[in-house]
Amino acid sequence: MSSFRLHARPCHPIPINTMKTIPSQLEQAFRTAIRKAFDLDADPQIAVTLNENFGDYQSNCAMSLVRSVTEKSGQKSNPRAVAQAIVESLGESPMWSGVSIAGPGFINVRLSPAWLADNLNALRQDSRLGVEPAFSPQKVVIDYSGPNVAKQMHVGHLRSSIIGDALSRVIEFQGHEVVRQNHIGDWGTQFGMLIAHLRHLGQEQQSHIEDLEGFYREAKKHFDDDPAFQDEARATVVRLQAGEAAELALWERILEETRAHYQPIYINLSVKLTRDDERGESFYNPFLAPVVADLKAAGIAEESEGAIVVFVEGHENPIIIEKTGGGYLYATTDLAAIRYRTGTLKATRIIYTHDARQAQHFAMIFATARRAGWADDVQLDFAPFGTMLGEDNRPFKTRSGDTVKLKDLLEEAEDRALALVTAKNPQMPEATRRSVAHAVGIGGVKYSDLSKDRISDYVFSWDKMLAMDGNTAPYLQYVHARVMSIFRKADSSSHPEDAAIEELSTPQEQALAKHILRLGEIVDLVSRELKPHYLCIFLYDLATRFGAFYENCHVLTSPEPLRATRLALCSLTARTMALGLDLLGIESPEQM
RNA sequence: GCGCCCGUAGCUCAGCUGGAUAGAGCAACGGACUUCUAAUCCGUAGGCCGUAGGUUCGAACCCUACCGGGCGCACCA
Repeated sequence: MSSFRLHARPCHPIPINTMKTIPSQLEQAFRTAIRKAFDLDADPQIAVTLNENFGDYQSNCAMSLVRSVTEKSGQKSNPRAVAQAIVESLGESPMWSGVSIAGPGFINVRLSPAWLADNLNALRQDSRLGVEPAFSPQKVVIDYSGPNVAKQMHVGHLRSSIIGDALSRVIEFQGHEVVRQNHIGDWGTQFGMLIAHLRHLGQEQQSHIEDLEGFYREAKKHFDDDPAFQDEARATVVRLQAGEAAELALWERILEETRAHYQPIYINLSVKLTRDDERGESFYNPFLAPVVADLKAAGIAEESEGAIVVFVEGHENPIIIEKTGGGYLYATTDLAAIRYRTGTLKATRIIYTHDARQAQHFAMIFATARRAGWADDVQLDFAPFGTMLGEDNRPFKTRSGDTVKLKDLLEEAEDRALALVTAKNPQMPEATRRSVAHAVGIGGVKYSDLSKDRISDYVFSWDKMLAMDGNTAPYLQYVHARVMSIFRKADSSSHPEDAAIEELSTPQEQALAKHILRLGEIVDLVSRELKPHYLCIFLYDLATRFGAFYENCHVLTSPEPLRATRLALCSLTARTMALGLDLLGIESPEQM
């Protein structure tokens, strides 16, 4: 391996003062202390303390270390003695102002206010706000969204699109090279049907997507009712897949119409998918036959009941990769996609953000790809999410029982947000109200999804997601807007960015400071666990800590240098909030 | 039948690697606007962490069984 490359982008220059997360610094210090005390290499088990009265961080290793210490020394030890020895060899550091032992043997560390202030001042210069760039950047493929061609996007695509997009943003920000892949459903028997039907209608020339969807339904009915049409549809698919120009041209038109429908939705949602990220089912068409042939040659695939299948250990039924009589299935496509992503794209990690119902499918696909040697040294992650439910706890549908179209849902979100903004700020110019409503409405929809652990089903509620209280996008955005308002009111001569932090004298300032310094830790956690809700919890916590600060520490009326310190804290809070929200794909308006 | 996921306050949800007294918001009740945005804040009340065993110094978290709910299991994707 040659020297590692820093994937620095112009917008996020590598800071001079790269900061390690607090837990990793403490871990290093404690590990050294444990080695010094007992000549043992052990995990110090650093954690954030639950109760602030104990301290800020704690090491929980003393209890579990007793056994090894007793064994090594031959003398019976106890957790408090172990903790005592660790604390003694730990010594002093500018990082903490106190280390104490409590309960059975918890070692509590209280961070020093001066050290916190120094680190915050370093953060002021750091556009990454303490998020360390990845030391060895990976190439990470993220497979998400995946709408179907010739159909409108509906709520079924929402979770994949926004969770996948948030994960992409977070991992990209860490400095990994992210390759977004939109595996659209653009190939298959339904297109023969649709093309043949459009011909019947003489609709080769003009088709708007909303009509297309109607045509799709008609085509399906036609297909089911008319055996002659079935033959025609099948023949059309064969011609399409063989690359006949006329069929391809019409198929391309259908694709374009569909893009014209979903691209504005991505833009509206701030989902960073473009046409360049599109690698639909059709893309893998040329690779399907080799996938089957190679799996057969490797003795992994076999014939069963007329089809070509792969049996996977621990699963009763096989995956079918070639139908009886020929024809490939989505398992074949997914295998071809893995092969392309590892072989051609050189991914070292592939993340699939899809519905939890696909768990078994992906488990089998992953197992097969590994067996075939197509994913050696590649981390394959399935990041499943649950179903979106209505407030009646049943799958989210319109009143008449239809699937909710994404376009309608997002329009309603903006309408509702506009009503709220207008009620609160009727004097605000309409353009501003609309822009705020967009941020709040779309942000609300996204945040309410992202803020819950993705694995569970989640209940969609307009009132909850647009509420100003609690863990919602509007509340976080409001905190940001309040800070910006302080800056507007502040003297024009004082730029908050220039203000240095002198001393953190109040508990609220210190609590806020400690929290701001945790962003890097949280970003790592989100990337590792693929769970954006950790970032949401962090931001909500940031908001509540800012709330306490705002109530107790008046900024503008404070004397210098306190005023400057508080302005700097405000600035860091706003920047952390805006960056955090941006990593979730949510806007932070200046005012609301 | 086999397999996967979920079960925490009336409701919606957190609980990071197993760590100290299980936390928020809503709803209920009681307070705070001459104030940097009250779209806010403070307080009170609310728990058999589905049940029963087990592992551990320590379990909401790990293991086993059971109960309840959701989902998936051969040629759709």
